[in-house]
Amino acid sequence: MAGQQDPSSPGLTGVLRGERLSRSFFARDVLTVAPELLGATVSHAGVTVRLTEVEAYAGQADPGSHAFRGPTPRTAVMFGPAGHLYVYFTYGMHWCANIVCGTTGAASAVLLRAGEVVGGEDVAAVRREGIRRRDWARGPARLATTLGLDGALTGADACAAGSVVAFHAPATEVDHAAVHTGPRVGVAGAGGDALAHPWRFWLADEPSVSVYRPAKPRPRRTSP
DNA sequence: CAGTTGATTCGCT
DNA sequence: GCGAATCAACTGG
Repeated sequence: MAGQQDPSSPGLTGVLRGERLSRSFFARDVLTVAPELLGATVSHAGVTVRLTEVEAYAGQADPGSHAFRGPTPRTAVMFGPAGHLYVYFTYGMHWCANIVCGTTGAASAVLLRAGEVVGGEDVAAVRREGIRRRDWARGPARLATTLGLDGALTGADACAAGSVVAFHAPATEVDHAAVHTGPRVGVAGAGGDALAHPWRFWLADEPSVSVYRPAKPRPRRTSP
């Protein structure tokens, strides 16, 4: 078990403001990394997003994780070293981006669920034309689209020098009281005690974070 | 404003 | 074949 973190300890552990996040930052327990990513920024293709909502996935211990059933060609990158992107395609049209965390083989990752654009707004405005600014990175697929992240970025090393994608620590201190956490809802395979963990983290009072609608069972189309 | 539904491809069984 | 870590459009009040 990884060491517990003092809940009264605000913000990042041993990371300076605005500093680029290193591989060792991501190579810790995913539940430690996830809340520390709130307020941090992700930059790619001319746009920078400040993260306001993330969700942790704990590899093979987590029935909700793509890594639950072991490595597959798609999830192989999750089983690799921390600091690499795992970008998957879902619902036939959307890309969602994760950053791999923990030790090699742990297959844990943090899904980037929502954020606000804090840089490259002109680029984002073109890329997300017709979409309200508040919604540019509201939701994992919209966040990925606004950042220009897609399957081609899977495996990209966000910690390498000169990488096209980079994470940076919060420029300003994050109020610990603003960090909210809650259990995941609507996850297939729910029921295990491990799922009682608070996997989701978000910043309160952020316009880019809406009340997350739990996945509803799709009403089966009624046959006549 | 809130609730509901269709869209559309991939990965795994 | 089926379900999915979703979004955007459309409906009615």
